[in-house]
Amino acid sequence: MRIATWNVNSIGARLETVLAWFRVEQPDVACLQEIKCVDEKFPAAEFEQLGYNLALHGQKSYNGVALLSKTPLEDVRKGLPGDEGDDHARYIEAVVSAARPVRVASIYLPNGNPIGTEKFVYKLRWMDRLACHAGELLALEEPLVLAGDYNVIPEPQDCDNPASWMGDALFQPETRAAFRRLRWLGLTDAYMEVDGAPGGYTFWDYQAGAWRRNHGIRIDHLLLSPQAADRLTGVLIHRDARGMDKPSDHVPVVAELDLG
DNA sequence: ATGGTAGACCTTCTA
Repeated sequence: MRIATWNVNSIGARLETVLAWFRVEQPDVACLQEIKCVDEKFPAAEFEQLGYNLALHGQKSYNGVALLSKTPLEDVRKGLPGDEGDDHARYIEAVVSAARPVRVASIYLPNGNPIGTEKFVYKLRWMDRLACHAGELLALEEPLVLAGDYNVIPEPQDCDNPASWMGDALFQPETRAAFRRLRWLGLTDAYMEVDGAPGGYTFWDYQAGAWRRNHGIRIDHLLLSPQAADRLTGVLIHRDARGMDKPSDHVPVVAELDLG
């Protein structure tokens, strides 16, 4: 089973780009972030025609996450528990039907910039809530994949120039510590497990020729429960997607699980 | 060079 995560930066603006990639890659499951539309505006028919079932948690203008699967999606949860007042659409979770079912979440973790503001506080609180919920899911001792745009640069080798990210919410010590705490719960960063050697990026800013200069960062991650990590056979960052026509600033990351 | 781009959208916010 191939599971993809991709921050598409507006499904409305990105439809042809995303469809072109889907027609070639045909992932079994896809976690999309920043669809930037309400559920009714999501181009469902186009993906259903490619054989996908959909679960959507959309929002007008900002955020919005989606799950696409070639097999039915069950036990859908929209929104991250722990704060009834949080109205950002940043989390959707469902169980993907299969001989060995897999619980998959599409995550759009808050950016948190600028630091020193309520936005950074919200990011750290959101990471605490995610750790709390992940702990509950891990207790089920099932295959689990928490995939998405974490807006976290885990280590210095996950960016081109660490010094330039020192003041950024994505690379703050508190941010990196919160991401480490997630892993200490028992979650495995799929990319680090398979590729070993760091250096792959998943995001290049539209500005300042970041793509041309390869000024990238690795912030899109798939975190796996032990029951999923045991079955991990490969991970690929689809770097070429950044060079497509009308690209997102993020590229897809695809993990393959052998669930036979 | 205090820059530069992209998306949603009502003029500025988010990233």
